[in-house]
Amino acid sequence: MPKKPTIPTLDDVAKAAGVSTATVSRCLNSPDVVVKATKDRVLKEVARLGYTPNFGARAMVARRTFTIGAIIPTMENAIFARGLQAFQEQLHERGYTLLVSSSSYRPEIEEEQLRSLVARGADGILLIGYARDASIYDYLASRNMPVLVAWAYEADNPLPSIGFDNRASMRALGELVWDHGHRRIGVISGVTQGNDRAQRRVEGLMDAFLAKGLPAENLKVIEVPYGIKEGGEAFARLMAADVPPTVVMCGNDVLAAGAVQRARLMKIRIPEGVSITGFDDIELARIVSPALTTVHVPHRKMGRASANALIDMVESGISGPFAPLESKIKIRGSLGRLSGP
Amino acid sequence: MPKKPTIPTLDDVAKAAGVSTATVSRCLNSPDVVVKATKDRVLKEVARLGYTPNFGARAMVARRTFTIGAIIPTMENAIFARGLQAFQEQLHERGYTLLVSSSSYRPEIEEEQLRSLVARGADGILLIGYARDASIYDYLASRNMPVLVAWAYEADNPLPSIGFDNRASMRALGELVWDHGHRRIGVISGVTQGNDRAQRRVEGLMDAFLAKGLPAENLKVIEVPYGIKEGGEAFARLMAADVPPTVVMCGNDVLAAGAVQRARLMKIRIPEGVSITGFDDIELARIVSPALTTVHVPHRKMGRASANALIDMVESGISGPFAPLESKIKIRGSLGRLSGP
DNA sequence: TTGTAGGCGTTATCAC
DNA sequence: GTGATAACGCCTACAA
Repeated sequence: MPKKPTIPTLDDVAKAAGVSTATVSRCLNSPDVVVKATKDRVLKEVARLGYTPNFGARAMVARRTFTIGAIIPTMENAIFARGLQAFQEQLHERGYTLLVSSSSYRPEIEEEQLRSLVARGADGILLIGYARDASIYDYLASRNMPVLVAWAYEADNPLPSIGFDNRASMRALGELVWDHGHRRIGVISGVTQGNDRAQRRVEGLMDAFLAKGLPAENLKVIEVPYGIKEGGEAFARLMAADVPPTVVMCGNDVLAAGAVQRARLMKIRIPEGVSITGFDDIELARIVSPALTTVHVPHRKMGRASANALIDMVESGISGPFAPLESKIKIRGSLGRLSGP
Repeated sequence: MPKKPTIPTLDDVAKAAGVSTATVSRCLNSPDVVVKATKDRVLKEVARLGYTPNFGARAMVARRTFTIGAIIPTMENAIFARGLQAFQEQLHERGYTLLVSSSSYRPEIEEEQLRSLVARGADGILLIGYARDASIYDYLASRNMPVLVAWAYEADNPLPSIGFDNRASMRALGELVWDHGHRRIGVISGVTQGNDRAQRRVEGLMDAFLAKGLPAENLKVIEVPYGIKEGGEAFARLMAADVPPTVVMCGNDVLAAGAVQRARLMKIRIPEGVSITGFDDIELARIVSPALTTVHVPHRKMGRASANALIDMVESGISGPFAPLESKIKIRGSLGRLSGP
């Protein structure tokens, strides 16, 4: 008979090789302590039966899983996808496995998945941004789960984090826009509720413009869900004002791409008719025409650095202090200079 | 003292509530069989201690995890991201959890992650495309692991799969291009090695054009890795020929977007100077200018359907027969009609 | 209705 | 070098 349809266990291998389970286990985990002859025999049986150690059983006794969990808002957003791919590659490099789940931006789902990751014995967890209920952090702390916040960095926040300063970055972009002569600003922000990255970006713009003395009524902010279509609609609304803005600054490149697309439909030239800026510098930013002036974020680097930082926390308990990653403004065709007032 | 830094177990809860572990377990798993008074007391302790059942231990005895594994080539590709998000949402809907990992298009990594999923007790597994070593399928079959192939559908392949017919879809697009009068065709394909989707798409074009009697030398195929830049470079190479093609058909929208971008740089107008087509109909397709003529693939629908099919396989062992999903050609500005010969 | 006890598959600590 | 054996945390007959 060919093969039993049952999953082989350590015991099956042991019987087949005529040794004890302990020996089989040793062959797999500390091969040098067992003599070659038996090792060969055992490993042959392992291969023949296609034995794979049961993860749960192993985790239970080892109290270690070499697994890192990550919860992201959605896989559909390129800025998470790229960084996460790098995160996972670096984890793999260092012998860890990644468990990802997405919360669809819903706190209650995030919490559920957090518990699931803990129950699954994750050695450490990566979370996006700071904003969540304090009870979550308490829960995590109570079972000393190493946690790293990524995609954001706030100097005054004690949580270990790898990211960049959303507020300062957006402020810098705001100042650049100001220097280009713009005095009527439209802003399309992502949803800020429960999303500290989006919040900080808007705050950064406030910082920039109000410090320069821009009257509040010259700064109009619209908040919409993430999406091309949503960006386009918000753009249309902003441009429908009696005195439309000369520049529309978007909370991310996807919203900006939507705005650019809509501008084309509305026969508004960029940057002659209106300037548009983005944030993130995903591939989209260079695909739209004209290309987006935006803030470049080192996503892959952030993913890799997060992996290393988190593993260090897990293995040696050392966390930080971390410095913010550098973001960089990319000036491209979508931002124009205003000559006269 | 506030809280012990140890993870609470069933036993801790039992002690705290003054009952046996069996009762605690029952409160959680079959609440109606235990009297209200004790249940309340137990559940209060569960909440107070923040108890979460250990996943590994539970899986070991239940032989069931309500977990579905998925291995995708990369998270950086929007076509997987979107479908996977829908897949995960539908799994969640039906009480399952998703474990994703990405193989970076490397078979040996895919195999490693497959074993990891099996070891973790996944109840079922989703794989992208058919192309992989037969030994993999044997391995999976030997422990009767339900497996569903997605993102592809081949009528003559017995493996359960949810997807669309890449070959037929691309053939249809090829015929449309032919009907637009094009007789010199450039093709930018993704890497076909180990990627049956890419292979089938090229074959579909062969089907279309050779059946029409197009001389083989009028059909030039270049194969490049997935990426905007790669698409652009391939485009430049195709257009550098003595007699450049009148249409460049790309294996996916990302390559096509790269081609469009490069065309702009080269001052070649689309579609007057050259036509370009894509495949997938991701958002990018409508962002580039002119918008891409492409094949629309119902990614979210595919993800949802895959989730349902896989869970059905897990729960009732019934798999299929499945019908291919419909793909649909989207005609947009990037494809032009050739008047004379 | 609740408690007792055995076993799920592994690893680690002992003896031998 | 190798083999018993005791955990690890949970569920579930079976008993009470």
